[in-house]
Amino acid sequence: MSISSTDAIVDTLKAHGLRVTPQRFAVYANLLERTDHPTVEQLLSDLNQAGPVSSQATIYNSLQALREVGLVREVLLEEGVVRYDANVEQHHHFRCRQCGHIEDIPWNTFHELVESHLRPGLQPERYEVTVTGCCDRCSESQ
Amino acid sequence: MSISSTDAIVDTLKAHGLRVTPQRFAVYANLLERTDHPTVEQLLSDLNQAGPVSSQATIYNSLQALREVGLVREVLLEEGVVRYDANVEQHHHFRCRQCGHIEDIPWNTFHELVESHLRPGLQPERYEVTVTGCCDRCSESQ
DNA sequence: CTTTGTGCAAACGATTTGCAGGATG
DNA sequence: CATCCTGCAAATCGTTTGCACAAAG
Repeated sequence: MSISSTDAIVDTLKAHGLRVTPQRFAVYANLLERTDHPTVEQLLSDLNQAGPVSSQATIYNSLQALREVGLVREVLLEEGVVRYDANVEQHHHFRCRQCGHIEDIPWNTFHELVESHLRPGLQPERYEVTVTGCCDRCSESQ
Repeated sequence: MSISSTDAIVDTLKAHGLRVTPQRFAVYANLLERTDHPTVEQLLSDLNQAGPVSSQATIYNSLQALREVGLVREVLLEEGVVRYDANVEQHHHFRCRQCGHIEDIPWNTFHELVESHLRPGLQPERYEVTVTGCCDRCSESQ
């Protein structure tokens, strides 16, 4: 998984004539090892925790490059917050209203329903279910 | 429908100690009569089409007031685009990748599935299915 | 040595805010 | 006449861009 993922960035960037820079690699690796779809701000502080790795502008540039080659996508779950995700496979999201915890919901969880429930005429190509509610921990602590 | 809807703004704003100003009313009425969840920019040009009705700042203020009292909600379908919707009932969205056409999908279309398919522990309170694809017109003209 | 990328700082666009004047209760 | 709201203009925040220097092919 980690091998094929780092392969992915090298192969894919090269295939698009883009270089595999330390900054791009660091951004992608960080997205891969996190499950919480961080914001640019979170990426910035996380990457530069132990010494300077990348500037803010370069993180934006890197994310743009990674998105253009299809390694990364944006995730819109909250108003005014843009998150980034190295899982470009179709999947859905659960977001805890209390703690903000975000977790992925596998695509096949809702797989069968969209095709069968949409009105005729609309041709679905992609869909995402965004569920908001309470996660286990927050339900318990109430 | 239109009677109960305009009642809604008068009653709801007053119940929250807010005034029903021409600008707030115009914003809400415009959202009600549209089905396409406009952006602030679209609201601004639409409202001021035939003479000045509201400034940009006041549209933002009005939308904030209307959101606070629960008459309006934001809709996030595209990156970097914030839309507003006077339909605060739960519902889903279809967005045409080609022409940008947006249409509502009734909530009961997917009603039965979220409750039954989520993993135990997560307590759903609200969910939205965002479908992207091709609408009738765009499929035909291809 | 040519091309591509970084990082700073300035620019930008969408949204928010401060404030003086206007409308409302 | 006290309160709330509008509208302008300035401020703010996230993101993008221009440009000089650095790194990679």
